[in-house]
Amino acid sequence: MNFPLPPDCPYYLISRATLAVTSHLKKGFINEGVSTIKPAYLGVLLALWDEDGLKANELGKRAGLEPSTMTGLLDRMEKDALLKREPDPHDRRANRIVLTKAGVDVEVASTKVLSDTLDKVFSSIPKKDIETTKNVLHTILLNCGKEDVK
Amino acid sequence: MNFPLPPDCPYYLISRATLAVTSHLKKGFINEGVSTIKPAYLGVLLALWDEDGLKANELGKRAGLEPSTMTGLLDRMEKDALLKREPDPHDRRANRIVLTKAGVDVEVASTKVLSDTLDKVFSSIPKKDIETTKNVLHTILLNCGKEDVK
DNA sequence: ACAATATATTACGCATACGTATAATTCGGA
DNA sequence: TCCGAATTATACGTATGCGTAATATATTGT
Repeated sequence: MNFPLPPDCPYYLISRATLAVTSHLKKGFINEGVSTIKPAYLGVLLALWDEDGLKANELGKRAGLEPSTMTGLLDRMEKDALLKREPDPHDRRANRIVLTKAGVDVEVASTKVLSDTLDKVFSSIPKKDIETTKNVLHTILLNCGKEDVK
Repeated sequence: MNFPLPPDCPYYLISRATLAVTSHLKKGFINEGVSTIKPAYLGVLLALWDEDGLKANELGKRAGLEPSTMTGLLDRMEKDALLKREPDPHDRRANRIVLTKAGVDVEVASTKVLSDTLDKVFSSIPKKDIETTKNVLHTILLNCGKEDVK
């Protein structure tokens, strides 16, 4: 196969697209007055809004992040008063990650920014093409050994 | 529109896919004995192999990076002895970025790693679907205001 | 009960990229 | 020619993520 250089190389394109959407999202949070929320927080917040009190470990799996990445991420989110680490009563190695009131309260605004941003970013793209793209991305992840075979 | 959560959200998928390919590429360089080459170096190297002596500025455009990003990237590449900054004789603000012998010599091995990696990562994906994906990504970039309208 | 393993986190250093602010020049128009 | 605007780079601080190594606990097989 022949993979064209930067402007048309699929690897270049997914890299740029990722950064572009992330940057757009970040501006969205700032513009909507929830500037404490950073794009990277979303994976954790979405998981905790769904089920509070998960372990760092489990959060990492849901957000697709390595355990070592979780430490710093949770540090920042804790510093931003969105969550707290509480000792797990049944496992002294682990913490339960619990949302603070601020972490709970920010859900509505944050999810609005997220969905508005994605709506805009993916607008004018046929649903069928988005499905194709998702399949392609799943395959890429599989080919990189980064996705569980279902 | 409704954008499903992490495992099936297109934004989550492009982020993960980008990281996965980058990580795969990095391992490729290490396994092939060109461990000085980092994935981020490729945009710069591809441009310089094509046309040596470009300005940091121009390199940034070709690689899709901000000028402020170029400084650190070129610092690292210079430290790794892949290139040198030489003063531009016609513009005292600018440098010309020139490959060292090492920077030239590493072309064959690096491009092999790149194409082998991309071949593998994109294998088993219909060409037509890759085209669709590329179009989707171009549109995303357009929607983020990050791509020139041609 | 114990040693060997496995798990949950953290600590660190490295790699990438941005945005903002600055310094040094160059350039274009009055 | 001279001044304000544009251009070229850099310096910094911030945000993300990874991999490796270390620490503290749990679990398991014998």
